[in-house]
Amino acid sequence: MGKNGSVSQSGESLLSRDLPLYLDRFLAYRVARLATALSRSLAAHYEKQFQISVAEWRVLLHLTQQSEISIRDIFIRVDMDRARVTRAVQRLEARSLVSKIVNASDRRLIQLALTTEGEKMAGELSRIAHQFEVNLLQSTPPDTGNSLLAAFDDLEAVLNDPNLK
Amino acid sequence: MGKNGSVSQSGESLLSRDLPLYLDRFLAYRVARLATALSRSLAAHYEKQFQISVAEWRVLLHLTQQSEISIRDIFIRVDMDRARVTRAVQRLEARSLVSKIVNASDRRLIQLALTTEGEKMAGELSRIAHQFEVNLLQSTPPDTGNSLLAAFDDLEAVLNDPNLK
DNA sequence: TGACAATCATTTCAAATGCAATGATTGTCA
DNA sequence: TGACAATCATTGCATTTGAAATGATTGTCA
Repeated sequence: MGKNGSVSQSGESLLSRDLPLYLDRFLAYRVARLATALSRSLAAHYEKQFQISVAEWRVLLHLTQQSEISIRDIFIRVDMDRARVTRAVQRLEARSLVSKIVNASDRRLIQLALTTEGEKMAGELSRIAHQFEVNLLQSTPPDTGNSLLAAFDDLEAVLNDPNLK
Repeated sequence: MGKNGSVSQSGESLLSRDLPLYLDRFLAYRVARLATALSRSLAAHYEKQFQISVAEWRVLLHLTQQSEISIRDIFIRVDMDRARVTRAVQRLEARSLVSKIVNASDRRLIQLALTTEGEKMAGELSRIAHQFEVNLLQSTPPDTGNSLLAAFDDLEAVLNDPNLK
């Protein structure tokens, strides 16, 4: 039996069963478990080569997509605490992977950008991540990835809906 | 626009696009983001009443399903570090929600069980969690929950497959 | 039997994390 | 204009976390 004693018989409705709650069929828990498994597995592919944390990975990858961007832009969009982004950027700057310059028109803001070396590493990390996902989805039914993303969009929409607060 | 600038146009294949990696369509990242959002939102429903952490929540809920179980059983099955489980149990024991007794036949092991008060709280937490999931899935297409669980089973199977290591 | 490996829970220690407070800068509006 | 609120990045501080080490107990095998 697998590490988690996977639940295969998913015929009945998710919520038909009454209490007690069946942990293996509880979404919030399963998502959290999957998240750490994915993070751990992916990290194994770059940690050794690049000595980089998840927070730094996110900042780097985000700068791939948008440059000259502030710390605020990142932590809003990337779901990390402001302090966490600040510190990730500090580490990246110390390694000359990211440059910080004060925004001239609004000196509260900071303009972040990848250095040449940073670009290179971010490119490598992109390739590794892309390949990781290809491998992962290869052994799942077709369109699994897109279905998941669509469902995630739905769920996040519900969670961010202030009406449910 | 929502907090994360949700990606609605999911017509094309997830992996057709080449680099750079599009962060909002990268599964490992999206799962992690969803996990923290779910955890935060759920915690808001019990944190105040019960003053309990996620780790403690997991231990408590797990003991609902199986009693007289060891710390090892929990951290293997529930995807937490041994130390994290140990500490969660310590806090729960200090509040008389969980009892610890040394296993007589193997004195390295510890038998955990819910106290009467612990049962009560775990029951409440179960109900809250169950209701949380009902609300969450109410505003999504039917069978979303089961599809997700099935996909998660697949992905975890891949991740735990030693052949891919 | 007895030495040694293996297993379990705990502790130690350094690093990461989140919350709240701070300092600096800009926006607002009377 | 000028006082005050708002915004941004950073830092302080207490807590959490994970990896490795420790101590206690049990299994193994010559």
